[in-house]
Amino acid sequence: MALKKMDFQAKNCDCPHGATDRLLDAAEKLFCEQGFNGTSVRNLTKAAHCNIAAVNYHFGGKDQLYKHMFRRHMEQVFKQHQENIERVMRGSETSLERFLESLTKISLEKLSAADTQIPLMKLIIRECLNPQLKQEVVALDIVKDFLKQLSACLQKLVPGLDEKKALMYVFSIEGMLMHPMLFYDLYSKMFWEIPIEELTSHIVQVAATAIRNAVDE
Amino acid sequence: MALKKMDFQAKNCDCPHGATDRLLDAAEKLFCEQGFNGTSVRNLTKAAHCNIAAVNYHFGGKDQLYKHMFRRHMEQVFKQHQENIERVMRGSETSLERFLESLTKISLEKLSAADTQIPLMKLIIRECLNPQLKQEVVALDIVKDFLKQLSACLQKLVPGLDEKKALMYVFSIEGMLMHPMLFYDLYSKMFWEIPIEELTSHIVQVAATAIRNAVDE
DNA sequence: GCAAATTTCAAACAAATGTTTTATACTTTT
DNA sequence: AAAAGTATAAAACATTTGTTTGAAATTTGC
Repeated sequence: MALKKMDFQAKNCDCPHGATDRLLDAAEKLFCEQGFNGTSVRNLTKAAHCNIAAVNYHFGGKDQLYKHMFRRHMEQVFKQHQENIERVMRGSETSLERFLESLTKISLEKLSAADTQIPLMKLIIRECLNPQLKQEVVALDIVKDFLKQLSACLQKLVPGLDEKKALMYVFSIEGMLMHPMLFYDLYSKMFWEIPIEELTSHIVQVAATAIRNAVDE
Repeated sequence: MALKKMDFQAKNCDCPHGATDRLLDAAEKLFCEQGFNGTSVRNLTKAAHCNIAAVNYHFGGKDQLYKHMFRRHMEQVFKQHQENIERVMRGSETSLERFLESLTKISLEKLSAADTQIPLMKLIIRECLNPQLKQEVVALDIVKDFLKQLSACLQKLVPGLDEKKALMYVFSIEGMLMHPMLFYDLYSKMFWEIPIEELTSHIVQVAATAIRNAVDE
């Protein structure tokens, strides 16, 4: 009887270019282009140059591959955010404006390059908006930690900002940042292409003046 | 030979409670709950109490029913927005703050009620984020007109605001409004439930002070 | 009240899907 | 080098899918 890899341990293979990684790469590409239902196991395995049974053998099913793909990507993206935040907060001349600018820049600069991160982010959001979202599909724990950290930074940078207020500003900032990341191309077709730098300074201005103004009064 | 309804005219039936409307109602419910691929024509017709062939007979296919459902809903929602905007702008004591408040209120009050609009909006956004989005699926022309109108209102209310600046503020406001509409339940689970009124005044404050501040200087 | 147009119905169709099976090759361990 | 463990292969399986068919029922127009 042929036992499956999954019967022993999930994804304990650390060979660098095995079928596991090729499948994860193909998953990022195809799931982004065609969604979960639009991507067949046959196309996935063809793109990864392996057999149809490989998905089930290595991951235990199509949905588990989906899950693994998300986590691998999100860990990478939020690690980058983490490092950026720590760098800014460690700096000697740190300020609210500097903080907002670095956060905005690192978020929006992905729009200009032909980046794979934007399509993947769209897919993540699509999953989050799925009413049947299973808790494990998208790694929400990572997002939660990130938002918490943003909130803590705002409180450090702006004395007199309580926890709840800080979180509300984080939500508003996230809204202003996410909106162009999700809809920049749609809006560009509808109206015109706003230069990324202009958009960046705009968002920083809105967030900064609003926060400063609220605390001062 | 049995000719189909679609062979003559698309959806020219104005009988109030025919299979056409029952199917549209069932479509709103099921597509929202389970998405396009997750909803089978069989479940759809069962919920609408009609035969399997009805979808193809009345709409010419599953995807056309999807399209019709979106347009019917979006026309209704944006008509409500339209009327609200006209009411506010016609008033004698109109101001930027009043305008922002009515827009925010009418957007966010849907969060408290067990509204069907929020799930449908989530579905619309999910479609907009679909890289394979066909132009006709979501009625983007309606959205475009709405955004144009918002921009024009801002310019009327705040003299000295040029077209491009106004549109950028519209995008930021839309971002701050859409974010809670899409993620309020997710964030509530992660942290705590922000009272809707608090959220409303917060967004109005952020938008208003930012716009005022930018024009003054 | 009849004929024509329209709508409903059950059954069948054709294609695509995720998964399992069974056998064979490759790698590691002893 | 034999044996156990791991990975890949092609084919088959069992569903499910959207759509079509052709006849029956119903509604409409005169």
